[in-house]
Amino acid sequence: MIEKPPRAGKRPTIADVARLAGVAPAIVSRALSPSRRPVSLEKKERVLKAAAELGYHQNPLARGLATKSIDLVAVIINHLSDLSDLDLFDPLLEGIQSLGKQAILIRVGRTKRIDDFLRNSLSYHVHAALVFSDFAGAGEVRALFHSDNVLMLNGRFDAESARIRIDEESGIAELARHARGRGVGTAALVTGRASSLVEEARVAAYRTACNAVGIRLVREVSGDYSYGSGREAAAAIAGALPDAVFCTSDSMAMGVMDGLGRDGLRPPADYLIYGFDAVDRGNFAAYDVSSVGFDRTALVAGILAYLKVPGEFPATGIDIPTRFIARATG
Amino acid sequence: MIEKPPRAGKRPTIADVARLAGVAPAIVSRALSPSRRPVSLEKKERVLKAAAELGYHQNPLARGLATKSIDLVAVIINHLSDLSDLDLFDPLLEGIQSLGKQAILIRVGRTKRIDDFLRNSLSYHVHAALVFSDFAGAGEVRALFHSDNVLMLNGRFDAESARIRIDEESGIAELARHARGRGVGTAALVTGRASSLVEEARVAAYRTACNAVGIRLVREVSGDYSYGSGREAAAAIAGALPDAVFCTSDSMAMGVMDGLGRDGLRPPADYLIYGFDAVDRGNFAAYDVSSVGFDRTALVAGILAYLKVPGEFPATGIDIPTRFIARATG
DNA sequence: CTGTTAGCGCTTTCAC
DNA sequence: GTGAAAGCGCTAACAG
Repeated sequence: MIEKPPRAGKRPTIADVARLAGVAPAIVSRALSPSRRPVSLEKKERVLKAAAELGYHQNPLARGLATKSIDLVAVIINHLSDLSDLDLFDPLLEGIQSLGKQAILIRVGRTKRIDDFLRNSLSYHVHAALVFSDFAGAGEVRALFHSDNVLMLNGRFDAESARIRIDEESGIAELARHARGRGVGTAALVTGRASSLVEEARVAAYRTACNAVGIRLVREVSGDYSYGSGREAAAAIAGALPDAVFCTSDSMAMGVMDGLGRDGLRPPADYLIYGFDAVDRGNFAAYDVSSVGFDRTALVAGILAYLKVPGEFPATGIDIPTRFIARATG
Repeated sequence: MIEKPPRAGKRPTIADVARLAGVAPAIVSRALSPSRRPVSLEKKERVLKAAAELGYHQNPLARGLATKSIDLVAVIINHLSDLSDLDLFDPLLEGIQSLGKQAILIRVGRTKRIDDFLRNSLSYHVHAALVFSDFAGAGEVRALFHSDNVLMLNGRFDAESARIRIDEESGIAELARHARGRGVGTAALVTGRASSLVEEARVAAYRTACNAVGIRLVREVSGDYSYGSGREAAAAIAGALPDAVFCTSDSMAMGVMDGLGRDGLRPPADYLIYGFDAVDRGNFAAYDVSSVGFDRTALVAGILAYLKVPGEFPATGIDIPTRFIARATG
């Protein structure tokens, strides 16, 4: 890296490159632009050579100010634990970076007055926002980000918003059929945060699916997706254990298993248990819980396609199907 | 929110506020600056009122261009799984946001030519970089970020760099003493990525500590921190099981437990096992593995103190001690 | 295709 | 304490 900026201590600017290449600054701008803009091949080469010689690098702040856009993608989550689905978020992050953009992580958690927080910050100017958090609806988010490039992944979309929806019903129906096939007649349902739209729909899907195959939901216990709340749920269920326990997260299913395990009850001998999410078994092989999941690769591909050309995204959004994954517990 | 920008469709600028308040743009800039700058109280109030009326919000790009700085903190990790320590990263992220800054997540993973990647991006202009990844040394990172505000958390610091060091030796020594106290004479060590400086030091600490208390390390098996590699390690160890197994991560310890469990071997009856990290037991209560950990709160506090006033950070860095946490397995 | 000219919105001299 | 003016580095519009 042999770079000697013309002015000591300062990074070379487009003007420096122009001077060295013997062209106008605008030509440099065009020559270096990723999109094809009218520049003669000869000058373009001179510019490229001069830029390399000077070690020129574009100043994204200046470009952003001029173009009113910036290669930043806001990833909006409730809580860092939302990222724990590594099979989804790690490739997503890598994909965002490979698009030449960067991810700015916004954790809305218990932050009050998110609007004030955002409006003075860079996030207000992001290229696009990926909304995993359900803190706000599509309209609010668009206003919050001063951008129409908002991809709703939280179920809270409106007619104008781009969206990817995980079709949980398909997988849940499959799960119910499977359970029924194994002779399940009664079941308990352990649910997550009631305030979430996604959870609401998920619970409704369980009810519908059970109904459809003739499984009686004899008990509903509310948790918060966590392992701990699963253990508590186990205590509530243990007295009158149904044929199966359905949990709206894998973590809760593991908690229930450990909770019931203390009474000597083990699946699949004593009851069947089903989780939801189908987390990678790497760290949880000891549980090996049957679950419902979706194709992470498809979701990441959809998101990246959106980021590449938001305008060409299907107006009706994209649906990613889920499917039942049979493991040891049910 | 009753805001009517003077020019339709455009956000109000500092000039708009100045006009409405009847002062010069420069006055508005000063009045709105967080640092105390000379403005008469009367005008300051007029400006504040006008800004509120217009719903004015500063454009961070323009400010960044003028001041050559930006309220962005780069968090540099190898892989998203580095964030799985939620007790550390969730408060950290929240703290960064509460400082009015935002976190830009840079995953260096297998990205080649990180320098090119960074130099044209906003991250080049961040306020500070928190380096958890060990992809580069302090000097390289400073060059990469065009900033001296680099906080090394990966052990790869130099004389000039700010750093926080997790003192793993203290906890590991305590662990060894504890094991010895429980009659451990021989042990196997299951290690992580050999390429990491932190891991290298960790392994050395185990060797030293065992030596000091008279535990003989009869076997070393290398893994990659993952649960899966723990299971593989179990296979290698099972033939001649020592009194104890030390693992340089909790995940590997769990893998070893499950692996040996298949042969009917269970801690603490058949052997003792110790992990490292002391991850929150929430999702892993079934294992309840003894481990070594540190005070996450102290680390976050240290990092935030750095971000607040990088200049006042202790020149010698900060040390966070670790300690042994006894649980069921050892 | 090319170069000149205006900005983008803010901060910062520097005279007053 | 105040305001005019000069940038920060880049892109877009407009003549050539």
